[in-house]
Amino acid sequence: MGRATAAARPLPVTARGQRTRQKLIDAAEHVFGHAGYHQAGIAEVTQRAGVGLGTFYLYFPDKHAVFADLVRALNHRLRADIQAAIAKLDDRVDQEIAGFDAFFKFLEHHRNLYQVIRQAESVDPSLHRWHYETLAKGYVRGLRAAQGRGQISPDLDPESVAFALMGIAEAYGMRWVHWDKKRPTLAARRSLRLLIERGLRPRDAKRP
Amino acid sequence: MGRATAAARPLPVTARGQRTRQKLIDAAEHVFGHAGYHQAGIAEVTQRAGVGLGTFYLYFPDKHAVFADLVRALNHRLRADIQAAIAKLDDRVDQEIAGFDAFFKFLEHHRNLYQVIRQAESVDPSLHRWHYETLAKGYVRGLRAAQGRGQISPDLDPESVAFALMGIAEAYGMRWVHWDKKRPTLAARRSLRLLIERGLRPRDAKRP
DNA sequence: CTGAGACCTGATTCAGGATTCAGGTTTGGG
DNA sequence: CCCAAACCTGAATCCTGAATCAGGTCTCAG
Repeated sequence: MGRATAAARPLPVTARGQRTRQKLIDAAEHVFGHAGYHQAGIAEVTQRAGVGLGTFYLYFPDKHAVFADLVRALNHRLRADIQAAIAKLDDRVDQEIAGFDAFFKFLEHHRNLYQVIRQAESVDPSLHRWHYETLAKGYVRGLRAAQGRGQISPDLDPESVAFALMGIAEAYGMRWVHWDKKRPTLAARRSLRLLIERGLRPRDAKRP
Repeated sequence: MGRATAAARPLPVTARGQRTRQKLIDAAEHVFGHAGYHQAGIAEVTQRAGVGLGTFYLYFPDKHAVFADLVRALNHRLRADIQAAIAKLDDRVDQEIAGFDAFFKFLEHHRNLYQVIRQAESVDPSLHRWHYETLAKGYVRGLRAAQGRGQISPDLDPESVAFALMGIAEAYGMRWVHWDKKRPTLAARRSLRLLIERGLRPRDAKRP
């Protein structure tokens, strides 16, 4: 059971309307990211956006709608960042490392905001699941291709590896970025590389 | 910032009181586990416990108090289950595998309830952190000892490995137990073992 | 200039739910 | 049997905060 979707509001027609809508989204991003779904109030959002309380409901049918927009937006930005960080590399293990770094950097810049995605688990389970399935899909594609190129051990199931790596990323993110407010330490990054290198690379492979 | 702790209620003196308190905890466990913190209502808890609404406040200062009790109880049960599953084994990699299985079994039996711990992230961050630090501590101890016995590669940082493994466990739990409502598939478990075996075991080690 | 859209407003409504409290009821030691 | 302590009760209180709506204000095409 996903969630009953309220009727969407028509998009604003004029430039003014578009500006206002954007101000609301930006404000919502800040407020939700800072306080979390249940603690956040629409009043705070409109205040920060510098518009009247009622204005919110011209652009969004209800509180849940902005939340869903935020999750989708974050998902897109995150994937774009990772893609960009990976694009130039041609060894899959290097790509994994770079992908992790991009993820940590993303977390750092959206520290609070990322918690929004976590909250989706209770606010809107199907959205939460969509986020991870979406990430996993791209991951699996990349891993499968790398197996074809002999860069990843062929006896590993791509989906399993994808979820394992996502799990590691989240745990590292929690431990270092979220708790210590810094990128993972050198020791942590070194262990990560060893784990990935030894875990994924075929036994007989040499670095390209 | 943890959270202002409300004054604890004195523990019940008579057997009757103890029974009532327990009924409340059991009911809370069910209701919170099923609906999540914010959706859950005290009224529902007391109804399910078969006591009056006011009775709740004889035993808990507020809603948050039961929640915290639940998280702590789950944490203890989980660690006990894992310890029990691990105790007899003497190879650390075998222990890891067994630990994962124990975790998945726990998730299966406390499907909804485990989400309570996830919710702690927004309800009470310091409690959430305590849960993971507590798990990590035991983990690190075990890994360090195993390194001493030559069962785990000495160039890995124990804390990093601990968080990586916890991350994998959570991701697997989400993907298979939570989404598919079953233990991880054979393929998933096989990949997991390969990852761990190759990632953690020293290069030259042989199975004991 | 002007009027029809398009936009904006925020006091007010209203439902939900945590917490209180002014009395009961039960229990067990004496 | 008696009563003080220990428990129990649930209607009433009180607060919070999402969502509404009756009336403005702005803007630009004609």
